[in-house]
Amino acid sequence: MTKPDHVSHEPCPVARATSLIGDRWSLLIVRDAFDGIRRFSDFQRNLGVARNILSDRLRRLVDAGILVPRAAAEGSAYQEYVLTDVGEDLFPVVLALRQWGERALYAPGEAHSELIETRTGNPVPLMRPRSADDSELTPHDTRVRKLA
Amino acid sequence: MTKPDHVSHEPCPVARATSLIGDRWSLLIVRDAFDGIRRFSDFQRNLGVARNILSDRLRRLVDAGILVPRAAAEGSAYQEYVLTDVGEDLFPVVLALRQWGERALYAPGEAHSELIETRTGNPVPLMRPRSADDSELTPHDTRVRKLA
DNA sequence: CAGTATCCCTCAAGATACTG
DNA sequence: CAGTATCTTGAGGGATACTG
Repeated sequence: MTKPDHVSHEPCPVARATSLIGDRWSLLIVRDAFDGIRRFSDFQRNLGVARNILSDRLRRLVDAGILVPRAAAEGSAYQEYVLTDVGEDLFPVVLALRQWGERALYAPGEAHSELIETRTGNPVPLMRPRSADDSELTPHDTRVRKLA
Repeated sequence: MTKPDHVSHEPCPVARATSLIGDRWSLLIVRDAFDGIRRFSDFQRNLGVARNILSDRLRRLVDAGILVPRAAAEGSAYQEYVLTDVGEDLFPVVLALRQWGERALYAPGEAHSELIETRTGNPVPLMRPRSADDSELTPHDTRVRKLA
């Protein structure tokens, strides 16, 4: 479980990490997992990813020990995917990427989703107050705790 | 300069960031830049990336305001690529990814490169001491300051 | 040395149909 | 609902030749 097959053998940890979660979807799945999403169809609808791709990415994330499949509550035949401790350790990565994106990739007045995960009790520093306009936000974003 | 063309228009900063630097090479170029690499051929040799791809990624990183091209020292006709302030702000991203990779993607005794950038005076916390075996390290890694 | 211009090819991703 | 199987496409990436 420490190092799944599809992870590169390079000695640099950054290179290995990007070989695993540096694709188009994996980190966004993790982001959604931090936001409380657990079900296959919720990931699918939220991301707009093809189902076969989602299936593959979930499997890879499970192989890597980032997510763990569990039976959905009380007698359900279906599964849900929750973050493991290793997966939770990705929080600084998602947070750092998010904070950088806010500062570097938005026009001065442009709105962006907050996506502050209700996770551990960690205080999460924000770089600046959010815009007043929420109209552009996706369903994903609206479920998220706002700080302002 | 705030938001180059090829960055997605999604409201989530994580999604935008990955759309820009979430490909196979961009973040590794940034990693190398933190490690002091500035010249085209040095990036190319160190990464093993095709030259046309490197050319394209450098252009994208410049467009995004992460790198800035400067004339190489004293009368040289060639350029070098150095991190801007926006690029330097990616340090927490690279560091977080690196620390997570160390913990999650290596066998217990397996060696990994340290890649602690000699940058600002920031103290950089390490998760554990490095292994004694450096034989697997690439040229990139050997230029790097070791902490142990 | 530092790229650019082509050509080619593989694989990631999407669409769709099917199944327990 | 939660996937799997199959097919197809297109973009990302590699190799090579060429240029100032």
